[in-house]
Amino acid sequence: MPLPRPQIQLSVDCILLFLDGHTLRTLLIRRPIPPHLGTWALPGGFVRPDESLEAAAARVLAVETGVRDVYLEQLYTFGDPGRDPRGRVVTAAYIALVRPPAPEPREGAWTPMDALPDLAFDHLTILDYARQRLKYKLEYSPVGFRLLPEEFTLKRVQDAYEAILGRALDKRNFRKKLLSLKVLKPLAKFVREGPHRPARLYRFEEEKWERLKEKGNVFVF
Amino acid sequence: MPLPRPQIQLSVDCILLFLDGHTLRTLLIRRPIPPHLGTWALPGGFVRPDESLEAAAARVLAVETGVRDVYLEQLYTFGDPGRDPRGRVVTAAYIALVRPPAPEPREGAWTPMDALPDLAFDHLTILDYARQRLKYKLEYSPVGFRLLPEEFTLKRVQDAYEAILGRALDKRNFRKKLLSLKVLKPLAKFVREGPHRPARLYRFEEEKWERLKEKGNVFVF
DNA sequence: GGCCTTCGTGTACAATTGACACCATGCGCA
DNA sequence: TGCGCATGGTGTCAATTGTACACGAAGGCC
Repeated sequence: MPLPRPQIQLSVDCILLFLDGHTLRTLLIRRPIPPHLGTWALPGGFVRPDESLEAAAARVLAVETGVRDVYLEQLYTFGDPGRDPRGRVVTAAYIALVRPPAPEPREGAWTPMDALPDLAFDHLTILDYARQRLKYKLEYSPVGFRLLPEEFTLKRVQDAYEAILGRALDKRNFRKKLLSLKVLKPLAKFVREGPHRPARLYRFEEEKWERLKEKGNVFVF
Repeated sequence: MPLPRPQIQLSVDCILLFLDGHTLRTLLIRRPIPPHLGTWALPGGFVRPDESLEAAAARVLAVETGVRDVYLEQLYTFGDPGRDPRGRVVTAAYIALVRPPAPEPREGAWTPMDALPDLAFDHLTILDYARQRLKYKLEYSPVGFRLLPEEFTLKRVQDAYEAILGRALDKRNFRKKLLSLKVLKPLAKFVREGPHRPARLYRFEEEKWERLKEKGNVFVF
């Protein structure tokens, strides 16, 4: 029995996130074609018949923004009829996390998540959903480190957590807990970032995290 | 600019779960058509151009199993090329939770989650993913109650948690914590379920849970 | 009435969370 | 060169939460 003729278009949309100090920013582009020509939108595109969804997301990012080698994670699939005026388009949304320094986008703008403009389609809904997911996920997984450079200070980690959770955390308690997880390797390197004492650099150790995970432990802030 | 011609089929698959004492069971059906004719599989079907994904899942359940009015939640979208030998089929998987008494399925069998047979396509992967999701979700949301009748004893709640988490919980601690959340209303009703003291019935109160959630509290067992 | 089974409850200790303040270090400037 | 300024880095105590653990109560059955 052959497949029926497809009648639904499948696309991917990418929420590309970047942490700029205490500000979480996402890359928006202006729609180059109708509908919503000129409106801000998430980078996205149709899935090709021979590529996986994740590959499609990676391709879209590379083509539309020039960004490569990012962490990708499926967020949710939005498929209400009517979300695209052209016809039935179902979209798989992917979260993509990039480390500083922020790649200069081929086009579009890094837009603060808390000052979003009018967006095409249901992209505002998608962004809200992404923010929620990231917030929850921070509590039991080390996604935060995917937004930091390979080597970072504890302050930067705290900045990341505060930006995503949207609230201030106590410095001493934060460090105590973070270090007690034993997933960070202190380096013999320091950075000067102003007229004050330099801060130690750390590195996140993936395999230590894996071991923790097997024992069922989780982050909780 | 018109839409390109669709080249990808979109389907939904349903993980219908039911709690049978300490056993979590899912409804599997034998594939009535090739490929994998006669092999056990999740109930599923193609999405129609005019229905939402969730509506498609509900329809598939109603038609293939006769089950209606269930809790539905999108699990994940599986879209690797090659997952269906007929061509490119991307499937949105939905978890569906039903309360006892177990509906008698129009076809298929309630199969224990820990004794799954060979399955068509990537349906084993999908079921593993579902089990994981349910386990995590139990920790911060009241999904467990969606597997129980409207009125239930504390023992039944504990059974549900133990079945899903796969480990025994201490009765006194479990009850203490559950009741401290103040989301259960004790009823002036008791059930006799054997030659022993009857147990009190409780009811889950959705709006009390909503209030808790706003304050940021979560279940953790 | 005695036995069996599950119901329902409290305490004590350990671990974790959360509040809170001060000295250290290095830069810049007078 | 020394003083001021800014951030780095650390510990203690109280409150809360988690965890281990045992026994009388209620009702059916024989």
